[in-house]
Amino acid sequence: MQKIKTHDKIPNSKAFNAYKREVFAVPTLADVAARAGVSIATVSKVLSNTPYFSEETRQKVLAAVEAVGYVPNLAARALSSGKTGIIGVVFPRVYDAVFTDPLAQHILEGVEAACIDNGYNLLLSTPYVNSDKPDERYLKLLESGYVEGLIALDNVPRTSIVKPALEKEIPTISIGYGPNPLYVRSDDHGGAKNLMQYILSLGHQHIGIISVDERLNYAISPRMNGLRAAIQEAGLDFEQLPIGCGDFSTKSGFICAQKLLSEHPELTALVCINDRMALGAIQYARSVGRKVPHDLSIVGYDDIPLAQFTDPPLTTINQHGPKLGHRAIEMLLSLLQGETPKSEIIPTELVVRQSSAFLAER
Amino acid sequence: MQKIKTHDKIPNSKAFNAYKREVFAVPTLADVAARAGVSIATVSKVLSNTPYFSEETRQKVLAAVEAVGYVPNLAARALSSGKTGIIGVVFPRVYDAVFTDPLAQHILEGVEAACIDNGYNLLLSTPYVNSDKPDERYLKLLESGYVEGLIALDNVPRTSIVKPALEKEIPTISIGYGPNPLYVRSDDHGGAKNLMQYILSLGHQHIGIISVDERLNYAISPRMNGLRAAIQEAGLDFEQLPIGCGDFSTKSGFICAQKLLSEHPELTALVCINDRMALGAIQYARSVGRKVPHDLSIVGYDDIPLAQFTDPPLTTINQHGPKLGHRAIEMLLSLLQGETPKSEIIPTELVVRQSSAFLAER
DNA sequence: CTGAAAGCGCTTACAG
DNA sequence: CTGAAAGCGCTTACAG
Repeated sequence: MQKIKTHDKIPNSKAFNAYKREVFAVPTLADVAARAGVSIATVSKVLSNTPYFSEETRQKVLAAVEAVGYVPNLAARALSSGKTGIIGVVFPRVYDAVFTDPLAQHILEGVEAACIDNGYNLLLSTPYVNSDKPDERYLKLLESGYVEGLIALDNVPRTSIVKPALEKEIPTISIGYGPNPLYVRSDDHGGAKNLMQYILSLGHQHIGIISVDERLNYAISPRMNGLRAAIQEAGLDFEQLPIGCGDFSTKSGFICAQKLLSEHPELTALVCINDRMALGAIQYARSVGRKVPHDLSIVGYDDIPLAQFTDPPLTTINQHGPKLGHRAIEMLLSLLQGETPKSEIIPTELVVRQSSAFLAER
Repeated sequence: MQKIKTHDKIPNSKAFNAYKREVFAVPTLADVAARAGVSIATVSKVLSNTPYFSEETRQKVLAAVEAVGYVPNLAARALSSGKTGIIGVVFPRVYDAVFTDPLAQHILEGVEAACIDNGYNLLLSTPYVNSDKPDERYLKLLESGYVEGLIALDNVPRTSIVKPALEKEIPTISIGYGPNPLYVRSDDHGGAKNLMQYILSLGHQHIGIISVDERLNYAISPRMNGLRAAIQEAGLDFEQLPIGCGDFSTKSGFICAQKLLSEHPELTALVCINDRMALGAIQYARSVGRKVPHDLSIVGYDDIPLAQFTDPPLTTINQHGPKLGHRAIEMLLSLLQGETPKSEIIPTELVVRQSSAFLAER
């Protein structure tokens, strides 16, 4: 490895940089200025589109930039302008796996593309939120001045990842329900209501719910309220419905289904607050010979990629994750330009597959 | 939004920074130095652990850092030291979705944690590799000096994402088969061989293969060679096996299975080069009433999260993605310290589930 | 419309 | 062991 030898020979970075500059001739503003026959101040202004320079100068400078292959040194620019061109994307690390969350994936996908398209780079941070205090290293990152704006997935009540950013007045858009007036979120209430209305429309009355402790995630409560709203509008009593309490995992879905169906064999439908628990419920149903959807309708929430491949494919709610990410970055860019973006709630979509069926078909 | 008003009032960044400094009193080296009664040079040395300062000074400085709540300005440090503390992770954007690739997810997961643990931040870049030239913006990023080291998923022959980085002498570890002497890769040959040996051990002789054009991904060729090796060691003729050519997608797996099984109804096993095509194959088999695994064994490669939930659960090869990511970052950190890391091939693991069965059971 | 000069906050030979 | 000073490459009031 030539590269390594180089490192060995030139151990300190200053010399190494000088070496690099020599060998690769990384051009600087001064080089462009010399070539164009103007001052570096002028070059800088042309490049940053500061008004008032002659078209002729502009042409000269641009030609020189091209000729010497100038690329701005981002660190220098950051230091003198206070703008780093870096947008931080913060996904709290909750159940130790972050990117298994399909919503996070979709958001990341949309955000990355938009960042680059707008000349920003994307810094990924996945701070721990298991303790009561925010991750120390995350706080340092915020204070280091590296991050010009932030997009944070903020649905974990225990530790708000957004609060320290707001305190430091870092422009921040939340995705979720955290304490930030600038947010984009999925219409959890509407989605859950829609889901329950659908189940009711199939004729089900004996409905079990598999949920999660509301303290674990801000989205739970609106979803539960959505379910309640649908039930009440149908003239039923929500309090009569048996509710199991899982922890999002497939396994907990299995266990909840077991408990619910043992204690309430009359149930004909199980509404789960997320897809993974719905999968667990399906597994349990199968294990005791209850056919889905023939004997039992089971629906989930999230529309994870898996949902279309399970047996049977899962009826669920799609949150349009990419749209959430897209809108968040849109808002952040607008905020970064001194505008006042409007917070937004993104509608969900009911995706009907084969895990649910008319009661009549029973 | 108070934040926005602030922006409005103080439109230029210099003033805004000054304002921030005043209001939030972001402490600087000078503040620490003043408090500790030493020079900023000394503070800097203590913080960077440059040898030779008295323990007493050290204590004073550390106390002062604590007292004023000093956090280094990363941009300034980067400019003067040439070290940005940023590691770039590059995932080429091939089929327009990057993060749906479970391997990418797992790698990202491992890399992010290790970066932070070692004081680096993680910059995510997903350049397009659809054209023959590398993504312009990606090149700019490399030249901007922002990225101190790189980890690149480099398995797309068409455009090497690593080459420009190597040319610029940016320390880079490849994950995959790209043109970089420093790499970590999965043992595709061994994994594929293992998979085929397993199928042979079940007694299958009439085996169809669903593969992908080798020009699409460097990993295809070693996998095919692995399959071939197993067949030849079993004394069979690889050239006799019917091969379908898909494009990784579930749909193409469906189509290939259709073609293969129509033309070769005697086939009792289908070996697919990736899981998604295996899922498509299973779908097709079901659609024509061939029971998996009773009538037909189908196996995949990758062990995507879905694999354990499909019907039937899929026999496949796990590449230990997190290990790949972990080893890559380990190598990069070592390289960044001037050492010479050793490239490594990570073994795979056969995961036997229910999509494969003894021929005898037929 | 253009340029000289100060300054961003830090690191690092160099001299003590 | 410690500090004064130069320098990293850029931006930006300010003066022309």
